[in-house]
Amino acid sequence: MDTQSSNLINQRREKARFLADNGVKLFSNEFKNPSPIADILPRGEFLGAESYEEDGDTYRVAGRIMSMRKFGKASFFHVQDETGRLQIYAKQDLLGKEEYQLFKKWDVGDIVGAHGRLFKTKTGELSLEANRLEMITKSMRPLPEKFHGLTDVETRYRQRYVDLIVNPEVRETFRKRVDVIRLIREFLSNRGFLEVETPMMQAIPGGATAKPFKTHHKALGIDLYLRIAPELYLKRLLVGGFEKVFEINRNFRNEGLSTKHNPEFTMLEFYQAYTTYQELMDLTEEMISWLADEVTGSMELTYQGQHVNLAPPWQRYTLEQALIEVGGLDPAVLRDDRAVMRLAVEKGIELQPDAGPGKAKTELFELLVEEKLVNPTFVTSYPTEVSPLARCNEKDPTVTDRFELFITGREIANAFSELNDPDDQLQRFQKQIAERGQDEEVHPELDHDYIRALEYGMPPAAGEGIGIDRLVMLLTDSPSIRDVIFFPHLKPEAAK
RNA sequence: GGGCCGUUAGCUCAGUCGGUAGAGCAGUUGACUCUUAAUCAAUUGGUCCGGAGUUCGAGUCUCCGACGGCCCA
Repeated sequence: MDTQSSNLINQRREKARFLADNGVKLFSNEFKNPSPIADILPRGEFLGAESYEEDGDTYRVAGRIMSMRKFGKASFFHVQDETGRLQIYAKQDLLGKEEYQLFKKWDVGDIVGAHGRLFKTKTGELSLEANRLEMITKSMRPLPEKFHGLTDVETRYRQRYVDLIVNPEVRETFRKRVDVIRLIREFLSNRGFLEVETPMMQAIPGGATAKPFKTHHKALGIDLYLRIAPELYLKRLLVGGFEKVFEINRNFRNEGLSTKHNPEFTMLEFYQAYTTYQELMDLTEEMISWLADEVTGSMELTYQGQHVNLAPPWQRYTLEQALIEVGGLDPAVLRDDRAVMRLAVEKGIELQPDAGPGKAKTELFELLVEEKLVNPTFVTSYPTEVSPLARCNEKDPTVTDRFELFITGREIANAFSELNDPDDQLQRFQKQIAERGQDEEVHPELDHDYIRALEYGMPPAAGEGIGIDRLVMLLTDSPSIRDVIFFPHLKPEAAK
């Protein structure tokens, strides 16, 4: 594949040696304060073709050579910095014969600096006419081809640095990711939420059901787990008196990889005291529609060919309404626990022996409804059976005060009014452990300290988690989670 | 975990019925002082993902394996 002895690399190393032998610094650290190219480009607006900028200011730019067109005694090349691309015109008249001949050893991929005046070519492209050129960093490896670029997805993920150099839309996607996270911080901070950090390494991994990664702390002599969720720690902070908190950070789940799953992924969780899941629906609607508008310039977008309208208000269904209205289920079946279970089995859903009608309804929802929820839809009233940390509904304790948000058929957010009765919480933990006791991989262990915290009293609160990667996928029209994570996990490259 | 598809030059890709490996771009050499997928001429470059097998002969067929993609669980 790509070995050290590659011909092209050897050729570049020879050229580099030639340059070094002629006094060129290959890895100079002397070029300071280049002008961002994006600041220079607007100066072209007032220039006519084939004319020079009148005041004749000298500009200094630095960046990577992305294309090169050499002639005998003059050349054009494009330099790319973080902000844009500018064409440089290099001619022997201005540089001197010796400099120009050395310049002809430069390659696409080299990082270089140029000083000179701005002018417009006869085809109208703003360019910098170099009266000085400097090698800044010699590149020893060839970049992918200029026309087709780099498309091999495996190489794009494994060598993201190359992907970022040659594919501008990839840079754009990651800029949007940065924007999303910055804007969420801004949105929540403006509403009085405090950004906090809680343990990534936990003795008892809680707050979700997933297989954790295990590690070991030598000095303490204990096993620790990378967190699968920050939830239980954030709620401890509510006990401690912080009334609005959020955390944006990584969670880790030791499960399969797919276009929607990376072993480490970024999650926003936020909690607000004296609030219910109802108010969080309003907040979520406001936050995500605003985010979309800020990041993409519109509340309407296209995701993988599907039109999505994020403008509020959003559809709200209870789980049962969704099953009836979107899934086409007979309301009579939903009123009869045994009929629901029978229907689930008929649809090919495998239910554990101890599973109840709540589990069956949730599974039927995933099967029949989820993928049809393209425009944002809140689904509420999840069965208590599948919601071990949520508060029961006052009128109907078989369901919880909880919602999930779906957009383009995918779960984007999960929220509920928090359970704060320590005895109820203890019972639900115990039930959960009894059910999952056989499965060592999910490591069910009772978090007694969390119960103790609740015994001190946690104010009524609502909390929500939003998967940032999936949200960024939506806002950047990215088909795979790997397109929104700089360095997604892959199996190691085969050894040479 | 299962099914299907892919892996050939630095990159993007061809490769027929099993008959000694191809193109474009990049690179090298030469020409060329307004090009922009520059042009013209010449030219270098291969662990055909790895291993085993069938065969006189394998990039091509068979089996095993690696990695990736898509779909399913």
